[in-house]
Amino acid sequence: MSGQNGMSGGGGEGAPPEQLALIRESVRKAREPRAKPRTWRNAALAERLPVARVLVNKGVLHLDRYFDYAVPAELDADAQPGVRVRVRFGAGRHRVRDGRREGGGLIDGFLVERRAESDYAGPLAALAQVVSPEPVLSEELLGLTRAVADRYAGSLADVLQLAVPPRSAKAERQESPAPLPPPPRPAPGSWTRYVHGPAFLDALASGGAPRAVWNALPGPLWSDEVATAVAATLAAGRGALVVVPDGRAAARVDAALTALLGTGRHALLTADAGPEKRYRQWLAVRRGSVRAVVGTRAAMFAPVRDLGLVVLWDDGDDSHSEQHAPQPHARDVLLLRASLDRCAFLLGGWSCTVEAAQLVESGWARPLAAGREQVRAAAPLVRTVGDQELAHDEAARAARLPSVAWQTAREGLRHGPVLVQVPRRGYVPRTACAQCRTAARCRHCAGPLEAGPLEARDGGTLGCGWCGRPEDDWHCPECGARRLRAQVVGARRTAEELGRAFPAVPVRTSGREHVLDTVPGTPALVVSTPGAEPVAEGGYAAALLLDGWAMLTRPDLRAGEDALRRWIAAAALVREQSAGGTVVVVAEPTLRPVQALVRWDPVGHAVRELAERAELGFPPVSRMAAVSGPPEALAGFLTAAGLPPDAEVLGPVPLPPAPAGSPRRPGGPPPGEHWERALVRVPPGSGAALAAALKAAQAARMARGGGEAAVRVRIDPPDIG
DNA sequence: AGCACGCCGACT
DNA sequence: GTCGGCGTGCTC
Repeated sequence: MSGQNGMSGGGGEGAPPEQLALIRESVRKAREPRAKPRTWRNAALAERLPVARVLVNKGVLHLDRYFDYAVPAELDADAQPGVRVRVRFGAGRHRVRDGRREGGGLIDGFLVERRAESDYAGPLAALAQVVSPEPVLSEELLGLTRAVADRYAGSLADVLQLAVPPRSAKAERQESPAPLPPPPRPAPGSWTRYVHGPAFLDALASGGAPRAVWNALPGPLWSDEVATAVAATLAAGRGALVVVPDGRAAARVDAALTALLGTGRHALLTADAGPEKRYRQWLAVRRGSVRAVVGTRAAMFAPVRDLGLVVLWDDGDDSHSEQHAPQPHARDVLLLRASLDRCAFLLGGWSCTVEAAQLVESGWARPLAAGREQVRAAAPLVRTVGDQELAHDEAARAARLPSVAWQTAREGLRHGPVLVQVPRRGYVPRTACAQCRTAARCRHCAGPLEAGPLEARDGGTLGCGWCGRPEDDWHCPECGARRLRAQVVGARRTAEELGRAFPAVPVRTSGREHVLDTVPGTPALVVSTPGAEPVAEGGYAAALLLDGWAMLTRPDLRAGEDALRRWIAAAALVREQSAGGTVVVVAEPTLRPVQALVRWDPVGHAVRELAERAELGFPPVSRMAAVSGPPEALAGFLTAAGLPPDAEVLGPVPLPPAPAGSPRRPGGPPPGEHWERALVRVPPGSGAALAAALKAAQAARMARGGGEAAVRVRIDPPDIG
């Protein structure tokens, strides 16, 4: 291709387009017996950079690349990189009508780049329309979404749908306010409680890019500390982004930011604002009039100008996993942002995920934690109630509540509210040793053992949930016992009984449907499911964490980490030990997560889990992908996919059929269809190759035609047993 | 997914 | 010769 198209336009029938058409015709002459319609005929093109590279907004993988279009002169000014456009797209006869070429229907897209020439051999169609001159897709955002799409074997269009909100013309017309000047550098405040806290703030305030995994002390100060880190970044003239799991946490950080910075310097991006308001706030961020953002996971793509800091709070919360394809996790998105934008990174929580521990272990981030004395002083006293105690506890058997819990509640209620944490229904454990409650795992691939449909008790038909191998001679690797258990307890009623036992005390409940934000500091029983615990004014006097074993034997790789995280989230709302704060956890004191709670050492727990995962070949040390679909389609996909040589395929195993009438789970089989799932795992370092191979295989499959049944690919599935 | 192109058999 | 079957491949 020469540069002659760059010279074209203006004169309509000028020579350059004519020549171009001739060149093209000669290239394709074998297949073009008749004269090809010459696209650019009569169309006056932009004089400079007449080619627009466009991403068409279709989530299909085999269209996951750019297409070139000609820029008509009248769209030249508006057709800038980043704007939304509409183009004709679709195969077929390209008719010439009124001198214009028409292909398929109009379709939305983003203009990604203006170029002097195209490397496409055929004639170009013209941009049909610039939807609006607002450049919504910046180079940074394009780079980020591209990286996320690659990482998750998804299409760029899908990720862009998550990253760029739908347009509202009204919101676009409004001017965004002028930005406020950077705030003064904040005082370190309670960051002084952490060994490297003030140093971290110093680095932020001087425009550096420190990366930290922050193990926050229990109590309510975390949101102030997040706000202080944001303020330090703003003081250095850079922007900041905070992602939290839910609206309640967002409101707390928002309040802390308002207290520190006033209004006008930050935006709160949450799901409950209407589309127009959301777009208006998003635009204010993109236009640079607001430099700091706090929000839930959709805010992870917020187009903050000159990003200096990303913060993620409580990365173990599963609401950080995006529900829409390709289901990226906020932690990974913010990791990518920190790397691409070379900005600071703060991953905080009261607990610690294995992934967070890995960031420290690999040297990518540094630990930001308080000294042991600080931790001990801030944490409540934790007591455990194990099986043996329960067995010898008459009261426990009669009232289904251990005496220690009774006493603790009674004593606590004299000084303030008492929190009772009850597992939610649906926490059905799979199998565990009947004696020591170690989770039963496959001896071949270490997947979770599942009992057959009717033999939940005696382990008659045991099989691996990952590789499907049967297990007929199971014995516990820890204690040698041969009996398994899979039991479910109606925990909620226990809490109700507790309420009846203290008739003079008000009972409040907080759960799925009705979540309380705060409760007063007066004596009350507050019954809550994990994640819905209200904050108590002045802190709870005590907390009871019931049915701990049920949380621990969940069929999930994260059961231990998750139980610990939920216990700590509840216990962090309890007063410190010196103020009488006490926590009772009903779980075996010998278990690792229980010990970690007693010692208040979530980081140590995560580090040990990480070592174990590395040994067993589990994520996040290994990278995993789940591939599911009808058996033949799945088998065909796996053989056709050029998986990396070090990839290991586990399974496939049958997926449980979708329960009739229930809402269809994303990734699950359509009702009435039999699906299977295989897991593909690769060692550290091959994750990108795995994603690329799966994406290519998926694209090839789609391009081959719609005849074949759908196969679903999910990188880093959150729910592997 | 659409939709046109192309290479086969039946028809005016 | 020409119309139209659907199998295959492309979409700037």
